[in-house]
Amino acid sequence: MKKFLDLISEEMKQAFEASGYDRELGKVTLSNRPDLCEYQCNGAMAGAKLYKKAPLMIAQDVAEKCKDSKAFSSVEAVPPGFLNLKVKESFVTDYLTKMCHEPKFGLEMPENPSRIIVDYGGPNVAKPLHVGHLRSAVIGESIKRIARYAGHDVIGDIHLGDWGLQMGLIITELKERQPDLLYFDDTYQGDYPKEAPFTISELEEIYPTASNKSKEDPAYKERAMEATFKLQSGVRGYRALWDHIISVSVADLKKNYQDLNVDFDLWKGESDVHDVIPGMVDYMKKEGYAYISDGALVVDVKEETDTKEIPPCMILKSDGASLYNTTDLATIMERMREYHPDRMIYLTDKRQELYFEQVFRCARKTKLVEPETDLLHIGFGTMNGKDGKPFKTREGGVMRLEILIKEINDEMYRKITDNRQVDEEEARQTAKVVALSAIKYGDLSNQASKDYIFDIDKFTSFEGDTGPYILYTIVRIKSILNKIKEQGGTLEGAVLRQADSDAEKALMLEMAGFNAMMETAYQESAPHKICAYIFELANAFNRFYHETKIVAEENEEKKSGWVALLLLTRDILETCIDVLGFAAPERM
RNA sequence: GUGUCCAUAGCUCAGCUGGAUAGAGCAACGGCCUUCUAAGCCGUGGGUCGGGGGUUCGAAUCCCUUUGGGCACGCCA
Repeated sequence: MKKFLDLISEEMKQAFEASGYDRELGKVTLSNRPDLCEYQCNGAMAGAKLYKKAPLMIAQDVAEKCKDSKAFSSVEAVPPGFLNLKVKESFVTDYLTKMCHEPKFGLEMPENPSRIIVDYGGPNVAKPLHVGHLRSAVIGESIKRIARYAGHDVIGDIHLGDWGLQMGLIITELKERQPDLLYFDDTYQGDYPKEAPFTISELEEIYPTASNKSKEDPAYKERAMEATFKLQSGVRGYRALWDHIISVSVADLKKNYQDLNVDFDLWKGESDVHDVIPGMVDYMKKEGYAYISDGALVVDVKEETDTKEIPPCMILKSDGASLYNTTDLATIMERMREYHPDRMIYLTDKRQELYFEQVFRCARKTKLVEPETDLLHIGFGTMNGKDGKPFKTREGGVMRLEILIKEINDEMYRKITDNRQVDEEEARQTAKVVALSAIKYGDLSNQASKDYIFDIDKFTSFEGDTGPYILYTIVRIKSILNKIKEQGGTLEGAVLRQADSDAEKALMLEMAGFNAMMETAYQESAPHKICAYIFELANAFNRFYHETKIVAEENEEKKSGWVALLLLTRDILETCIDVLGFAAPERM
């Protein structure tokens, strides 16, 4: 169904047209003077020059034509030429009633849904998730859900880092510790054990150890590179070990991402494209795209309109080994072959902007993608601590994601059990749900591209513009609805009524803006707009809540109208937080 | 050096395809709980929108310039 603003703009455009002015001047926007009006139209001022006429006169002409409007209860022309608009209560009520009956509150679905691959998460296997992985997961998950809600066919891919030197390092360190393992016996022909010869916690300790050793000991590094090479050339024992590393690590990753309410449709990684790299490289050479420069194989990606020097995209290092670019390009090629997406979205730190520019240009130039395939990099800013510097533990190290989440969960639990009697198990569960909302809302309410301050104190204080405030509002609504049911009332068949207070009308107008907001959030890949919207909506509801005694209302028709209003408010809020990637508890 | 992003209240941030008195939250101060959860609601104070030019009837928003920061600039990812 049409967006609310478009509907009332249409009325205004007709009025402009009827007065002999360009109808496009009739665009209506939200009022920036809520004390004066609900909506406004500035078209008269834009038209003043065009028609060589005082803007106020134009506005007056138009206002005159709005007298019998279906939508407006009042249209005022005020100096210097604003049109101040108020909407009829019945008009909003009708609109909301329609929203209730349409799927997705009447959000218009695309005629031709796009297939979109969202590439986010991007953890390295065998390295525990740390806070640096949080933003990609949280923002990516929301971008994925927004696109899906907007009606597109969306595939989320974690794109594991599972094929580089890091794997060689782990294997080398394992060999140092357990040289007698079957996997290192070149003559062994039989099957390898199903059980991995290490646990996840050992694995997590092995990598940093190996990484440090390789920095200090060139011979060790040499062995690691050799191990990497052997793995990539398919040595059986190494492959079997690699399988173990992957399965142990992936199991752990799945658990961690599940705790974040983040899930991926595809668990692909760099290793998946290993076999297609030689073919791709040959193709690029044969077609004349790639040439040798300083020993490395590169593709030029300069364009005439560039304002800066764009270095060529490197395909192979001078030692012939593949690198990040190689696997990313091969992944693009494979995705086109397997899924044929219309769009690929990458979520990474914004420092990789130039890198993705190169890769995308290269993919386009070498025709790995269709000319119309949309490649988009969404670069997000750094998560800083309170001091404005990259987030660290108190000791100055990188904080593990698990630890961070646990800290916030615990703080939340303290808060919930403070001064009241709560069931231990329920409190733990609620704490987790609320803590997640705090973390995610705290991140998503900022523009993704900007750095932001991750302030544990702020996020655990849970006042004002926070996830818990949103959840609290939802819980309040649920609580009233439960109360009504307890008292033998019914929620079935509730029908919206016209607002009879300003607060109620404001709440209704806020909800009428849902689909415009969601459409913008999709187009701009902007979860923070959803956050801003639900904060406003929650505010509008809390104001209404404060001045309205719903349960005690004796006029049944009135009460039923409010029930309908409550249900719609709850549903919109819960839809929005679901799209953001978190949920509300029943009580808190 | 080149490019790019940023600079708005004490702090953290919105607002940026130009419109009226620049908005929130936190912090400060003052009200509101025998009545649906006070994690709430209402109110007060607080800003030369980094500086300077320009375009415009009108600029936080567009253009130029300047200052101060962040980041990136071929064999890492």
